[in-house]
Amino acid sequence: MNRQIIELEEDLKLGACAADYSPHCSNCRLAGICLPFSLEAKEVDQLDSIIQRGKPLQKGQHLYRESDRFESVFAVRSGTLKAYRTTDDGREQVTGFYFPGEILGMDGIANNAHASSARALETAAVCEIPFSSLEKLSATTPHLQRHFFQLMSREIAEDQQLITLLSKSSADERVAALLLSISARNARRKLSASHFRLSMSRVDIGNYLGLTVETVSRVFSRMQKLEALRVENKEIEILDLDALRKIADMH
Amino acid sequence: MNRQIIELEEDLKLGACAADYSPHCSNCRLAGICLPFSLEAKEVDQLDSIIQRGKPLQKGQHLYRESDRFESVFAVRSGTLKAYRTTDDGREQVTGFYFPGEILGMDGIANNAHASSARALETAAVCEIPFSSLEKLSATTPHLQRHFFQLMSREIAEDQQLITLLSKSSADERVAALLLSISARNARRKLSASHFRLSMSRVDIGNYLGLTVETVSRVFSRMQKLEALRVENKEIEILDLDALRKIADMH
DNA sequence: CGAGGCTATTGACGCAAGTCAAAAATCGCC
DNA sequence: GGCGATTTTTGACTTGCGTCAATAGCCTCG
Repeated sequence: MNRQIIELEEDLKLGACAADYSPHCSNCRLAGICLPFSLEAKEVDQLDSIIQRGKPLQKGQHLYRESDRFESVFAVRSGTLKAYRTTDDGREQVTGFYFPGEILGMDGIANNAHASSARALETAAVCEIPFSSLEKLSATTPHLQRHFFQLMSREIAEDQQLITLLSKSSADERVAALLLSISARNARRKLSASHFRLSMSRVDIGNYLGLTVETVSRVFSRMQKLEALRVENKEIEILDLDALRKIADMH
Repeated sequence: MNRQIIELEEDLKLGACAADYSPHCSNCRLAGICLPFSLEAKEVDQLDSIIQRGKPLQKGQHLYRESDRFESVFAVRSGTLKAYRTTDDGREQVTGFYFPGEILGMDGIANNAHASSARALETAAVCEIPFSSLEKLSATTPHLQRHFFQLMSREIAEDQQLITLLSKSSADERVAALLLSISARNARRKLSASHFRLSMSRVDIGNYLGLTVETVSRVFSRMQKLEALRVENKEIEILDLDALRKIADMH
């Protein structure tokens, strides 16, 4: 059962953090894709020294809320978070999902207040990086400054991709694109690219992609009928990657 | 005629740049909203010294193209530019419009290659800011580093707003939101918030908002019938700001 | 100033996705 | 392990926007 694979991953995570609430960047298995990326050992230690590690977030718990005072950005250590904004009329808009090794909270820098809220989709651990320390350290660590500029730039580029997706694509294209994105991000973490568990609900997926739950559900059914996908609850198996890619950028 | 107002603005711009191809930040009327914002006089001079000013772009001319090597970000001095991406199947997606005082090109930092193309919608002048110099200067000028972080963060937050718009809103809401955005940005530059000339075509507007030209045109007609707007070709007059606001965040 | 080519507007029609509704599956909790 | 709440699926119907098509206005260049 693939459930075993999943639980193995959880174990790994827990092994790395539950057992030790103050791990270090230098022995974090995510160092290669997270903030320390491209820093030298000494620099990693300096970065490490400004990072704060709190206790894990429970499912549903908020990491920060819209218009909270902005003080830190966060790196996901385990679990998944979603970022969302609340529109004036009270509806939600999911603006992103964040997986281990990814940084969130950067949209708060502009106004010293978070522009979105972030909540855990499952038990999650994060590293808190106080922004004022990060700024100071960046000024003396060119690699870090550059990397952080790059991270922000990537966030911009990714948002633009989502804009394109929302602006142009059919329901099938949108869902396919999201699945491919999750698959690629799993691969980056050396996890299965074809077999994974969706930590977010269909509602969240629909919300993120600008679709209703019903439509998301229908798309999954359709893709299963095409034998491109196997969906079993939250477990997803990509059966035909090429078919999915074709759907994703089919006009 | 409002045409006079517009031409007066053009004159001002041309007066400031055509006459002198190497103006300085310190006497640029956009300094208050552009990169020099919040820098001290000495710092402004340092920034000034790394900025390159080329000759104006003609309408339709590219500032950079997708996948061009990334070397600089750009500040708009006069005119308007649009940024857009080309999807795999060759279609365009406009990702933003840039007005005087605004910075573009930051999406290229992540991969050392521009993630979008930028072209002038009318004759435009830009300041080129070589990124490597900006990085170096940032490291020694905390104000500048911070401000640039903030600019990137704002870009992220704005993209997220567009995502929400595309994901949730009706055609009328989208168009109203764009008009309000342009109006607000004009106000920031001390220009009329209620009376302006659209430098982009209906096609570009539709593309940006994820709508067809026909729909944009119909929305304009509808808003005119409601007496919220007066549209005469590219000239726009906002007759009823409140009505427009109501449309913009009406569900 | 008039011909040709864009750009914009308007109308008629179809379809993809939304809405409403109800059943089925799953989750969470005692 | 079973009951209620939540999530997901499926179906029938509606609708806003896209598509196609035709006309009108505007811009430019000889």
